[in-house]
Amino acid sequence: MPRSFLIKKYFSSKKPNYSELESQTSPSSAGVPEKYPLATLPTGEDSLSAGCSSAGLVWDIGLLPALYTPTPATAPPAAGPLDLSSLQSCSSEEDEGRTSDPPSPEPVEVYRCQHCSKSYSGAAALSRHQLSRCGKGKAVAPATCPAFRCKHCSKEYTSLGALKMHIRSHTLPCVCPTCGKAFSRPWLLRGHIRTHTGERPFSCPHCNRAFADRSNLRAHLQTHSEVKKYQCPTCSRTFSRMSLLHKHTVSGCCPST
DNA sequence: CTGGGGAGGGGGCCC
DNA sequence: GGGGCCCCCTCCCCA
Repeated sequence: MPRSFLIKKYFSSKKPNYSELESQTSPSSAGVPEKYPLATLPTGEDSLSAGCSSAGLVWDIGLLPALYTPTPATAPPAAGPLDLSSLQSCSSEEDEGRTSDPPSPEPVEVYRCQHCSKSYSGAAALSRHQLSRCGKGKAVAPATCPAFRCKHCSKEYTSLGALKMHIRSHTLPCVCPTCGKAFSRPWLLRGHIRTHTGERPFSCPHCNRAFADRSNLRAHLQTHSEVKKYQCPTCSRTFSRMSLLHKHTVSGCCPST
């Protein structure tokens, strides 16, 4: 859905690279996430790549195990991180924040640095402390020492900003005036509203089909590509989506994987 | 069963 | 520091 409504964005300084949507057939430019290293498929299947630059970019299902590594439902309660849950006296998560009001700052009462035990009355103060002083002096790597833990799900973050962003997924402060559905971010709501208005700003240059969400258009564009992005290493079949490839393997084509 | 669309979520970057 | 926006991912449902 619409993570991308603001069409005006097209003209913003931030280059959207929408041309890549079309050239998605050349995923090399498609911004493939690093965690999915492009398969250096020994495409002896050059037939696959015939006339399509994407062949070499077809993803290797051999990566799937890593990609589908189940994440623990609940992060192990690390000893170090400050557990804000014990510090916050908010309302229950059920009804909390279910308003259309802009997200309010987390009602945190006390912030304590896990590294030096200094206490701060404000999150910003703690954040500044950790960024400027504590982390520096003690060579504490933020990545290895998450300091902010979500009170709702025990997820941990190294920055307050990230935690706040995450918490919004629990509080869902953005509510649809039409149906009352709540969302964590304004743009998610805007995209949802499109489902009510039927607005579809993203159209496919190949078939003129329109989508309300750029991500969905991107996925759709894959269907126009002969060689899809995700390839089964066993049967060389390609799929437009990772999920399809996964289904394919799970269903037994490639039992070895 | 497969392919594809709809919808929603998370993290990161930029302003 | 916060908000806006983008990209990528995933789940669900339907043909």
